[in-house]
Amino acid sequence: MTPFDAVGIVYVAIGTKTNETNRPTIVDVARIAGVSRQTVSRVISDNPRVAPTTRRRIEEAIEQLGYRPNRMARALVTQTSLTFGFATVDMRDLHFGDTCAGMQAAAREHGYYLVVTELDFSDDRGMGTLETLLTLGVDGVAFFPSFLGDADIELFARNSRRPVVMFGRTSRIPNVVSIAMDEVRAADLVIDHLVSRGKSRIGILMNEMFPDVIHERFVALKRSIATKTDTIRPPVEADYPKINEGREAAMRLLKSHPDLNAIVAFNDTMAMGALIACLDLGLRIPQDIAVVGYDGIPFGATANPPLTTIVQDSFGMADAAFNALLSCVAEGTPSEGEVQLWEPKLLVREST
Amino acid sequence: MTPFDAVGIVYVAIGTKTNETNRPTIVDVARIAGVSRQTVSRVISDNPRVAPTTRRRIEEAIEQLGYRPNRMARALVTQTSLTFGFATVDMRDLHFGDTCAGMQAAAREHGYYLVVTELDFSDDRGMGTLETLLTLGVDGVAFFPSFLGDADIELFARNSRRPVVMFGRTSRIPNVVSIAMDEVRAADLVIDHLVSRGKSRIGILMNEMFPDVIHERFVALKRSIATKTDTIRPPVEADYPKINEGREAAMRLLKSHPDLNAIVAFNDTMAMGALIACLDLGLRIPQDIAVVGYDGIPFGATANPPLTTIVQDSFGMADAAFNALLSCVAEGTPSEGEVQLWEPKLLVREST
DNA sequence: TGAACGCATGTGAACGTTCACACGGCACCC
DNA sequence: GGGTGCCGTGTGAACGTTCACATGCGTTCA
Repeated sequence: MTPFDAVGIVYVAIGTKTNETNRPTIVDVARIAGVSRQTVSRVISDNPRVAPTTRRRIEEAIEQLGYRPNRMARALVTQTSLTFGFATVDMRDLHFGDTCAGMQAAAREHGYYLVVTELDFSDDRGMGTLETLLTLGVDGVAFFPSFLGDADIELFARNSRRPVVMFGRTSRIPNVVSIAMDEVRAADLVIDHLVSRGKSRIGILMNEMFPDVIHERFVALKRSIATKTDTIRPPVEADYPKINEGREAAMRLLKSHPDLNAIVAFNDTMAMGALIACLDLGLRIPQDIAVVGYDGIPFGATANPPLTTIVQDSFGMADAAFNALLSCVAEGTPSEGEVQLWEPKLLVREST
Repeated sequence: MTPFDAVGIVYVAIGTKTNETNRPTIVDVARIAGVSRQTVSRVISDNPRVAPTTRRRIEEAIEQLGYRPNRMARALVTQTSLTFGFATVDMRDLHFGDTCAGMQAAAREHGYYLVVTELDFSDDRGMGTLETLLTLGVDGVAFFPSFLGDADIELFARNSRRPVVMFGRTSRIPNVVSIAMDEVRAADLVIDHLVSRGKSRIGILMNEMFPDVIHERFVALKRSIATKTDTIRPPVEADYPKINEGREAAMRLLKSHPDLNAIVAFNDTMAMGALIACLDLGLRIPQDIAVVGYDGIPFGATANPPLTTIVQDSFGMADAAFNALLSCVAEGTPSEGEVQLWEPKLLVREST
């Protein structure tokens, strides 16, 4: 029997002024069990200082009413909501989906809840979204910085008075834990691999979601290419890191640089668009042109041909992010900031 | 300048006992502006009954402190949090990702926030998750029923005293709005198309995520196949609707029924696994065997060969779900339940 | 001139919890 | 037999906000 079964019956039987439209409160439970609200509070917070008989009577009342403590009221007084905020850029991107799932799994394990939202860039580059998250009473915030500059983030972390974790950027910002893949290492893995396959005329497909912030992935790639080949070409930018945008950008890139024999894309989704563009142009992959993506999403395996990619452990990084938030809550936020660098892995499939 | 800029300065300048670790409250604002908390409250809720001079003074204090009203405290007294709960099954599934994004977009537009969580089946088939969502003070709940039976859902809707919207099942349940694709129509679209291509020996790939509930998609497909061809085969079940599971299930299906010339999969992800299985077995697609998926995820276009699929407007359905919740809040929940049936579209690509 | 009204603002209570503290009763011990 | 301590339980205040109502003041009008 679920705790709900008896609700209707009880309300009829007691017949007091109990509000029909609201859920039962701790006072309702106290009244039925014939004790004070504090004693009920002790039972639901597992305080041992309650006599066995009383405890049993209260537990019965709780089950009878289907009572569940109101977490908002509790949070108001304890200043702790057991809730973290999580701001993504695009819920439809699998990298964010993995991250979200990783945080969810960790949250569930620790009795936490997640308030998930997409950053609204138009609201002060996303600051507005993060601040609103705070007004919901979250105990900490994890987010993808995207359009936010390091200065924005520093200001937010300082004034939020809550733990802050940032994904995908390696800046060391006071009071912020940042969790990111080692982009320098990843770029080397990609470029070394391409060069070893005789592909040294390399084009880059980026996107414009990160305009005036240091674009670590691009910088790392450019530097690696400069070291290991002799030609650097400006990247082609797409509006969004999506399939069609990747396809169009690849088309532009290949038109303006017909000599390319390799393309590195910002993520797998764009890379898969690039694959289509190459096939459209009648190019053989990988003989005529090699294509590499980033992220390691499962669909890379179903592409034509299957996509070589840099795999990052999004789920694991999300788990780490949650645990970082948790330990910040317990032990305090590191005041000089902390950078967790995660190792990339190169997954070689048929597109290179 | 962001509202945060001056916080440090103000705390120093005023020098009262203002708590260092907490955010400013309405009382802090009132003290600085030299008014009562109620007058501040009037300003932040756009009540016109405030003198222009006073209003300006309060607005300055708000900006100076970087004050934002605490939504939990507000929710506690108004019994309205401007927050909806959303329970998915798997954050990494693109169908859920689209739905999530659709609800997010609508929520943002109306000043609402979303608390997103994955259903924990082990907690009373998911009832526990939904109830906990309620304790966070959400004004309504949208979810994918998955393991929950109709009776569970009816009980939940009745006792939650909040609007409830369910995705993907067409049962008419009291106090519940259900939003689902027309599975009968979809099944007919798929089977008619296959038959018109000369494919009438059809196998089905399902998954076990929905055990003892009416499995509308499967029932509709079976009925359509029975009407339009002469052979029905039992479906092969996979543990999860993922690529590898789809691949393995397709392998089993093809081993046990080598005569098949078409496979219909529960979703695109499984279908893309099936494509790989077919290629592994040296079958030509679509000449030897046709493959159809459901959902219409973008990656279907990058598969080898590109996947024919039933497209459902997940984003639009999510938007509708949000608006249903909103109008239930405003006008009350339909007591006899309401079913919104959405039209499927067949997107024919090269896999059939 | 004073009753009536409108406007700007303030006050106490409430929302559903927990915290800090107080209280009464019983057992123990010198 | 009276102080000491512990155990189980209750009370008032607090968290940050809004609601319902009250207050005080100036203006209008009979």
